[in-house]
Amino acid sequence: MLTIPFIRENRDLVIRQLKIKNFDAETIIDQILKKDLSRRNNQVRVNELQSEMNQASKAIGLLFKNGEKDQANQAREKTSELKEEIRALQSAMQQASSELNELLIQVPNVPHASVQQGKSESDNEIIRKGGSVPDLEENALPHWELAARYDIIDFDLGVKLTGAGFPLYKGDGARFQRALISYFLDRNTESGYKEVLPPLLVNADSGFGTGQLPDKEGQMYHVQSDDFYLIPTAEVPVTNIYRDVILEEGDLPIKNTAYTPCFRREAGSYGKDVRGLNRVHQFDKVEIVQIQSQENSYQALEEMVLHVESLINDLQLPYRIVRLCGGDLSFTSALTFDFEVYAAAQKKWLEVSSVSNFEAYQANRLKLRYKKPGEKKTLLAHTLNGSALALPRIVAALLENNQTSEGIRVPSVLHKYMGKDLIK
RNA sequence: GGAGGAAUGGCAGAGUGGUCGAAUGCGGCGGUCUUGAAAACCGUUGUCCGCCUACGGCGGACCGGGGGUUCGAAUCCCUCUUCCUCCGCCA
Repeated sequence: MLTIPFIRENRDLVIRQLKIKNFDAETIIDQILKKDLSRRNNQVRVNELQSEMNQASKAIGLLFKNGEKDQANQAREKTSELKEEIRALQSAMQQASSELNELLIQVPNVPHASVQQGKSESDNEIIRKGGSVPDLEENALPHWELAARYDIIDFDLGVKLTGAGFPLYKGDGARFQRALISYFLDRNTESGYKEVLPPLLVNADSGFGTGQLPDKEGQMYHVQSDDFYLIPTAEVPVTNIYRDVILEEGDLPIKNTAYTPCFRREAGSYGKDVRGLNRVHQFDKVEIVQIQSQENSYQALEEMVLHVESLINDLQLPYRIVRLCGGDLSFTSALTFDFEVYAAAQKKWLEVSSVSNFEAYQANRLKLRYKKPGEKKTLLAHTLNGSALALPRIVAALLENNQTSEGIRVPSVLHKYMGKDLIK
């Protein structure tokens, strides 16, 4: 969430910039400022009374020590009124600050200056294209049919075991998953990311820290008996490693990468682009996460974009990079670049990565801060993450684009992981 | 799952109702000494909120989380969480 001092000092800017996200912030921002002011006034009063009370208590202690019992008891009676007053004010203050918090978490992150106004993904700006679309035969098959032909992904068995959207990978299909995961992890660690393997279930605090809770509660699977959430992305556990942490500036940047399965309920998206691997409830993804200083976060974002681009290039997939418009930008993000690859049989662009800078928005929720050398003041860190990469749609595009009459060509960078160059 | 014990500052570890934000040691930072370094010695060392014409002063909160008792709680009570020991079960 945004910090109160930031809102206080940048009221107009916040309202103006949030219009780009199609969010009318004026009313809520003014409510926040009003509540903040009254909370502060209240606190001044409470602090005064507490100070008075502390002094009185000290005096009473001294009287008892000196054996002046009567005087002490007299003084004690006098404090009861003060005590009542403090109690009342404190509970009012608690109420106010929880109301303030309630309002604050409803305000999305302010978009970066480069983000354009727009309603939906159709307004996203294509900033770069690469690779070349293969010349497929007229009767080229979509990946779900290829999956059946080579018996490498079984959607029906997934339905039997769990339900729709939980594919079962078999044989070379399973091996292919493992190959991609290993390849991505190796490339990421070569680029300075440290590999971590986090828990797949997280608590509510973690869900809140990265912004999935409370607004996107319905997107996650919830284990009610223990109040855990299945992670929708490795971003959640990997970023929450640094919840309530104060780093030294010299520790930055922190770069982590993690492979995890991801679980998404995708409620309400039935019937829309859900064939095959296009949209599933459980999928594998390798994520990269950076913790950066305020000055360097946009440079880091650029670096992450180039890194993801190089992965896609090496898989020889046709791709495009888009800058999300205000309407398509997530609640917590300031700037996001999506990567889409072209699945040539479906003739569709499929999103395979989303690289974002959250600036201090998550860090404020996480209480993730850092200190410059020799300075006492703490600063909120900037958090960034991106998929490098999400597997299902990469697999979909590779199967479709690389189909030949002999079988499916395995990209050369994966040969050593697959132990073969053709799936047949 | 059953029975006990514990949770204090970056770490170790005192403190069981009254100047305790918290002894002491280690670490960190600054300094003296030294050609330099080490040792020794001296000083310093948390976070958050707020107020004040402020590169400083003051007030408040924080001793695992939450709640309670009390004029006053790190210290007492309740509850949750985590860790350790023993028993049971188990990949």
